[in-house]
Amino acid sequence: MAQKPSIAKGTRDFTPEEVSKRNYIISTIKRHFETFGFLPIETPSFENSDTLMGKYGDEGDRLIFKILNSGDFLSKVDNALYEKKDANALTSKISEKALRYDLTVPFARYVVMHQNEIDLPFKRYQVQPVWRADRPQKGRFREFYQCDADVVGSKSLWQEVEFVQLYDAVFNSLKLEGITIKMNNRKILSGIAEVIGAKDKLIDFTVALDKLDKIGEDGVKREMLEKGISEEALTKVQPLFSFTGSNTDKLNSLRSLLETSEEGMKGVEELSFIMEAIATLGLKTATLDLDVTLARGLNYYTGAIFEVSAPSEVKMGSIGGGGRYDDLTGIFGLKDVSGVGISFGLDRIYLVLEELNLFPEEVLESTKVLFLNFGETEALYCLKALKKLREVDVKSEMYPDDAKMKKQMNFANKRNIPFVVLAGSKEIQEEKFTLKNMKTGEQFEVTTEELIEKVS
RNA sequence: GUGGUUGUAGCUCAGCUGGUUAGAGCGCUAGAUUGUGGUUCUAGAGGUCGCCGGUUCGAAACCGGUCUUCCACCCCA
Repeated sequence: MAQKPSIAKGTRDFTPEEVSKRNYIISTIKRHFETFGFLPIETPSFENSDTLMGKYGDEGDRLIFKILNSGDFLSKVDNALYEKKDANALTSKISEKALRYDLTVPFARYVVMHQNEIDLPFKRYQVQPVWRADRPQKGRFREFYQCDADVVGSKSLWQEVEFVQLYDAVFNSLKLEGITIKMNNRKILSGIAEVIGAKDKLIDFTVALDKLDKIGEDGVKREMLEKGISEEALTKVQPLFSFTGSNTDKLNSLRSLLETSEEGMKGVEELSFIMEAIATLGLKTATLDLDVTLARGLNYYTGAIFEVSAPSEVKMGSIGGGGRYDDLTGIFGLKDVSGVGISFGLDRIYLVLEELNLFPEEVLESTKVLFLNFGETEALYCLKALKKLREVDVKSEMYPDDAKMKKQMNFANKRNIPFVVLAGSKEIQEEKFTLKNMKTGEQFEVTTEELIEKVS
């Protein structure tokens, strides 16, 4: 019985046009990754569950797609466990594999497994889909691409400086103006928590602080109180709510706020180093902004935190993010390997470029020359010229059927093909072709050599 | 995972407090036009009203469930 086809929630088909546009973004990003010295790797789309589980917090575990074991997997489950109907307890018994949730944890696994063949510092990039069992919204899918560049094995802050430049270079190439690279440092957040006497509530504190632009000062304070942060602490943290001025001003304010915290001061100095370097080097189109409320990101960030926000006129969450994690490979048994990296959210960048109409017209050009088909002998005559055009890399094709001219012309129009070649008995006799420019309507009689010259 | 929202032709949407054969624009197909597309004119095709069930003499419309879309949380690219 025929069934109405559908695709899973949060997934999409891509049309030829969409694929072309996506490839444009991907190739731009990859090009810059390579000019910055990153090398490509790929990892499997699914991993052993224990590689992924527990690496993203409880929330993350919930969002990981689990893959059912093969075979008669329920027969191995003991009855008592089955009767309890506890999904969490059952999951580990019936599922041993899970879909990749991000590219960073698989990369950490990769580094540990390949440690003997890797020369540190190792700079890798990776462009692959990831999956999350999330509830979809605009710009939020259950299958989407991440484009990551990370460095492991170097604690140098020059890496952070380079990542800021990398973000700037990519978005400049994409002609996306007005983006903001927001930076913060985990040590600063930790220092603030320490200074206000809420060190044990660091996560609650930062999660609440992160919502400042969304729920406002009162909202943040309310949430902090609910999480058990004292009134006294809130008073100390007050300067953060009116944190304005240049990056230098902000750094100075932080210095006085964090005087008593060794860790906090270290964070300030790190950020200060990066900010100064960038101020000297300059950025093409991006703005670098110190944002103390930036806490987004996974629990394992230990130093720099990056987030890129789209131009303010576009309503879109972050289009990129990243940070430094001093000991990510530690969970897989390799200690003291520092990593820092950034990610580009392909699907969201696509939506932003689409909304701002920033895709270049050339992206949509596919076939450049279409030979019209007037019958068997004419077609064979065209195929000879077609062969030569293809030898010089001109994207060209012949209409396969001897259809009405209007239909063939219409086809060229709809496919956005700029040149059409007509060759009937008259042209064949003169050993020529009629070349028509579909934009201007002009047409010329040309030889094969002239044809190649005009369209290539 | 919680609360809400959306679904009618390929696309964008009308369709009144339930009432005959569910409409428009664009697109599509054919013709006007036998070697010239975009403009114009004419005609035509195309719909299980997301799906399942219920209420009713009668449901695209009301109710329940489900799927999907988008939104707010949560979290995040």
